[in-house]
Parts: sequence; C-alpha cells; structure tokens
Amino acid sequence: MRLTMRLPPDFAFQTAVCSHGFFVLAPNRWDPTRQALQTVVALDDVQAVVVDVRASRDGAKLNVVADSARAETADASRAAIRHAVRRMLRLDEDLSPFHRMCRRVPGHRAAARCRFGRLLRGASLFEDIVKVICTCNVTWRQTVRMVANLVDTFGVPCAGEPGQRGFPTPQRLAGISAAELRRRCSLGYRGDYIAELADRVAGGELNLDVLADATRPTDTLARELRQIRGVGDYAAAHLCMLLGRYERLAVDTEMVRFVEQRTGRRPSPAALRRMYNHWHPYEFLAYWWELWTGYTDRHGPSHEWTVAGVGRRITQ
DNA sequence: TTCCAGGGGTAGA
DNA sequence: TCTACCCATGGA
Repeated sequence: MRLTMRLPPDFAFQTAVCSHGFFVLAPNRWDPTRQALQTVVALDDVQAVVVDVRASRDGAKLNVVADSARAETADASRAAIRHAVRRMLRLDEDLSPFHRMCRRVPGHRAAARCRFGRLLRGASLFEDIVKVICTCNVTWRQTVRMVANLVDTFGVPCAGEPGQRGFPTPQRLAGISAAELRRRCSLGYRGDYIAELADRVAGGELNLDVLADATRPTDTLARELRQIRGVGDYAAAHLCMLLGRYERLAVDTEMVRFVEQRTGRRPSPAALRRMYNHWHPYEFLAYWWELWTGYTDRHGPSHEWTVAGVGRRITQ
C-alpha cells in the first residue's frame, strides 16, 4: 500500500524525525542511508503494519509505504496510517511564529533555516505518556531497553512479520499485572504506573482525547497530566511539549547541567524559567534548540549518538 | 561496593 | 510549599 501526504512549506523531514530522542525508541527506527523513518503502526488492538516514511525529492510530500495491510479493510488501514504519520510528524502544527522569533536572535537563526521544532512524537498520546514515564530516573540507554521490551513483549503483532510489533495499546496492557510488567520488561517501579495507566484508559476512566484537546488551557492540561500516577512536574511539562504546548520547561538533570555548564552556576527552576520567558510561548523549543544543536556540533548527527544517550557520559 | 540516571510518591513539618 | 526518604534497575 502506497500513500502520499502533502507537507507544509516549513517542514524538514530529517529535522522533524531526528531532533528528539523518540526516533530511537521502538517501534521507530531511522535509516540514515535511505533517510527513512521505519515504524510499525497499530491498526487496532490485534494487527499492526510496518510503515516506511520518506520525503519526496523536492520535499513537498511524504511517500509512505505500508506492508501487509489487510485488503478487506484497506480504507480503514489507510486512514489509521495517515493519522499516525500526521500525529508523529506534527503536520498540523504551524511553527512560523517561532521561526520568526528565531530569525531575530543570532544564536537561533539556524533553527529557522533548518525548520527546527517539529519534534517527533508517538502515534498516540498513550504511547507518549508511557515513554515519558520510562525516561524518569534512568539512563537513556535503559529507557531504550524498557521501551523495546514493552514493544517486543506486549506490542501489536504484524501478520507475516513475526519480528515486528507496534506499540502496545492500552487494551493490550490492561489486565497485565504490574509484577509481570516489571519482570518481563525490567520497568522497575514504573511497571506499577504503566499498569495503572493502561487499566484506567482501557476501562474508560481516563479519556486521553480530552487531554489532547488543543482548545483547553495549558495550565488545566498540566494539572490533569499531574493526576496520572508516575507523572510529576518534569513529565507533565514534557508531555505538554509533546501535545504542542511549548511554554513549559521540562526541568531535569540534563537541563540543570546544561545551564550550569554555560553559566558556571547551578540554576533554580525559577531562574531557568526567567532565562527563557522572553521566548514565550516557545520556551521549550528555544531551550531544546540550544541543547540539541550543542550536542550535534560536538558529536555529529544525532543518529550517531542518540542510542547511547545524551548527558553526562557523552559530554565528559 | 557505591553512585546515579532526561524523577516521582508520600509523609511530615 | 518544602524537605527527607524511599522507590527498581543496570552501567560505570
């Protein structure tokens, strides 16, 4: 099955895929030689499909190739794949106001030139929440392993492709005990949080569509995200970013270290907010550009260092 | 063996 | 609102 998707004029494919660590988290994979994003999209709770995404030569559209889609439900499969790709690459977002701000700041002009800002996310908000929980208080390498374990063990299978699975849906994880998630996926105490989240979403108690509603205030969204067990200030801010709200800084050890290295002083969360408040409402993107471009300058393209992880070890 | 990682929950003040 | 303590896991 082949699809084409028209791209917005300020879109850059590699920048969108490789500017955030999610491109190395299962079921995603980046092929630097072919400049292709390979992923697995769950069509429902029981069947997934391998998807290969590349930009056209002129950069005007995406060419999407999907294997194994069921012929009898081709229209539904097509819609599910389009929806997933559109969400992952944020094709509906308009970042031109952020790029206008960048053009006025010498250190950020390159961000506008390379159309930085569409940071890759998951095919669903459930996937994003689980992945963010898996980043908390572990090395990035462990995050990569935990997510791979979740997908390999409980992911949505592909017909005819036994080694390929899509990210597990809430329904697939619901009813699996926290102890089993811990044991089979090395999630540690995060297994409790993920088991509870899956049960609440699958049971209808927690409606993630409400959280994804772009018309609601960011403060309300952040407060509701904090109600999810396992989601604190850092995770809520990061999830706000993944939902297209960039005004909250996700303060973690990485950000504190980054600013401490530049200023020589350990910043408080309030000081960090003051440093970036002139970028409102794009505080997170301004910070992320500085962090990411700094790593890329020192260590080369992100696909060469992202699996091993950003942070202390690579910067030493 | 000890420390710590892209923190979070809970209790107590 | 702040602090102290605990929470699994695995690499250095």
